[in-house]
Amino acid sequence: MQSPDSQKDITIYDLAARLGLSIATISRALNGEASVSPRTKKRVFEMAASLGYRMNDSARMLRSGRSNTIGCIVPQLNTHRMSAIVSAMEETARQQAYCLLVMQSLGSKEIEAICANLLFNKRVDALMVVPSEKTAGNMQHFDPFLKRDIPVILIDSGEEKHPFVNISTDNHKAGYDMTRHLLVRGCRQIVHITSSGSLPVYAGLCAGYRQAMTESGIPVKDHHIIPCALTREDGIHTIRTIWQQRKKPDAIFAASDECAAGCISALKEKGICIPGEIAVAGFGNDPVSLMTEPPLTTIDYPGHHIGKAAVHQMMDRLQEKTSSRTVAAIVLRSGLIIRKSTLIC
Amino acid sequence: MQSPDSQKDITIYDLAARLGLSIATISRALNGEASVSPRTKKRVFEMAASLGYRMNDSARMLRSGRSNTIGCIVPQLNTHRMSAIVSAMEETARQQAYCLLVMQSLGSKEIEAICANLLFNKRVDALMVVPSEKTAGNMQHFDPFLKRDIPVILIDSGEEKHPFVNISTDNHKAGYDMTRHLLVRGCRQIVHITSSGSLPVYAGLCAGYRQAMTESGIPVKDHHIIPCALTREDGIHTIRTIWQQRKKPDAIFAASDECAAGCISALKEKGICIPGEIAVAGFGNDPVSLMTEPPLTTIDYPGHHIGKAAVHQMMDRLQEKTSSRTVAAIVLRSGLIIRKSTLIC
DNA sequence: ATGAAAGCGCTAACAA
DNA sequence: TTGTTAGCGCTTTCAT
Repeated sequence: MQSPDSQKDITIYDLAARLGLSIATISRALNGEASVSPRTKKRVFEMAASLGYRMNDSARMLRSGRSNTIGCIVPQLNTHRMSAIVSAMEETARQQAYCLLVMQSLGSKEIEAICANLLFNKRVDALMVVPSEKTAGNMQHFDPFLKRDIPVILIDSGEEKHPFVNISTDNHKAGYDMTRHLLVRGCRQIVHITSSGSLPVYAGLCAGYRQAMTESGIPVKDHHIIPCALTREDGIHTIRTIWQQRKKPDAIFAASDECAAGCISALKEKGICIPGEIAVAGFGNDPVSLMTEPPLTTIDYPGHHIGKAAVHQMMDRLQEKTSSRTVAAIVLRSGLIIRKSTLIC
Repeated sequence: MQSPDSQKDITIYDLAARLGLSIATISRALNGEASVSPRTKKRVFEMAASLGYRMNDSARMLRSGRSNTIGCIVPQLNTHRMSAIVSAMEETARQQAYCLLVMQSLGSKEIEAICANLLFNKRVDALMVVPSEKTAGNMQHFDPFLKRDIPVILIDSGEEKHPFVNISTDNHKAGYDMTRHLLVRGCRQIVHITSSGSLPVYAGLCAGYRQAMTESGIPVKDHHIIPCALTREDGIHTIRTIWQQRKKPDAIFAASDECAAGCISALKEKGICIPGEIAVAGFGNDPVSLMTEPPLTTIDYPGHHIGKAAVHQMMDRLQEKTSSRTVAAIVLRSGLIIRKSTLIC
């Protein structure tokens, strides 16, 4: 079972025996408790180092009930937005000696529930979730966390009724601002490509779009709001479909940069001038938004700040800081990034 | 300390008491052991469900010595290549009921060592590492894993001397093939933009480039190999620098798509025709490679397969499958993706 | 400032 | 097929 040269772990018992102390003192010294004399502490640390002692976290966890581990569930990891969030979470967590258990729900409510179960059993100290498309409103799989008073922090979940902390961006304002930006530049036939799912991010953008249009006295046409999966291919396909119709739009506002980039490709293929004949805007400030020709106007999604804020909020909760328990939501600002694709002269 | 409605956890003792069985039987039933009668199993599972029993993983971990957790250290999470690898790892791991503890070394050897320590103490069953630029050859911080016979799997670490399993792509061949591709299309002054760091991925590409050039009887000029950080900005800057010199290259082979995309931007800014006047190729098959104009020829980095292979190899090792212990390296193929940016007529 | 002792919830011999 | 029992390595009262 074990390879010949693998050795038994050094425990606090070994240290205690070698130093003629009790395991209690060793434990205290190792945890830096003030009640241990400096001399003893020094001896303990030196012996620990020389024997190569390693704390057994599972034992501590079992005893203390805390794991110094945060669970994290996202739909998928390999997108710009998600990896920005998770990257920031990990970095922030590590600085506080916390680890991040990352899982992907792959957009499935069932998998999300399985992940939540697994992470609950692993006794994570907190859970951060970017809900999948399918989760909407359905949060029972987090009940065990609630019951045990384990902080659950939701990212970009529009719901206010549930008892979790919600961290999100002001997507409504972003959608509104972007639409205003296009309107101010003279666009009137503004097509909004949104998600066919029900994620609050997209709902917010869309609501902002609607409000800006309505405020400007321009009726929102149903066929100007196009739901899809927001991929590059969807962008290409959408443009091709639209261009088969009589009336062409003078602006496209897509809820993802990839999709907007696809639009740009398809438009250029048709020889249509951007932004001369049509303005194009995206969402997310994805690296691709810098690569399009012309560069893409977009909305800066502050994924890094979101991840950081989530972990900070969680730490506050775990340390029961001032009224952290009363925080219901944190909303981060996401500004416009104006580039050439909408700079109509 | 606890909120009023938080309850004590249900343990196997509770189940045992309610059912008039011993904790051993409960444990066996819960673990699906064959020695427990179907009737008893059913009763146990029903009672567990009705009381909301949750296995305490830390207790099991402490007792069994296994954590069903894999540690993973990457330089950073928010790049296309890394998130592809980690995403695949997580998905593959979850299917085997394993969790992934993800940490970022941020390219620092010190942080990498800290992460390794933390993960060791957390008693991960295996460790997967994409070494940072600075780690090269210096692997002592993984010694504790070796000593305890915990599988360590390195990704894209060119080193063969250490005792870990190494999973990588055939970068030498990829670099060779790409250079051949350019040569066959008539290019002679081929500039290779590589990493200023010492990562084997880039060393492999560069070596392949050198070999192809030499084989074709074209001496490799030192100033044709340009080291940088491979960002978009580096690409732009490199082109601007090169274009101040007398002799212009007829091809650019950059070791990252972002960098190649930067090159394309800078070249178009100068009114240079791609691929007419100069061919451009990248590496990684990053989403941006589809967004450039013209689309970028690149090398497909099979991040997904790497992550999957890493976990599979690890599972084999943990289950001591056939000769899994004798595997020293797994090399995956990474083919060329030819697009318009090098299609010289 | 230090020690003794009681578990945390589970697994795995060994018994029956 | 089920039960008894002894820990896994640590934290944490309660004594001293």
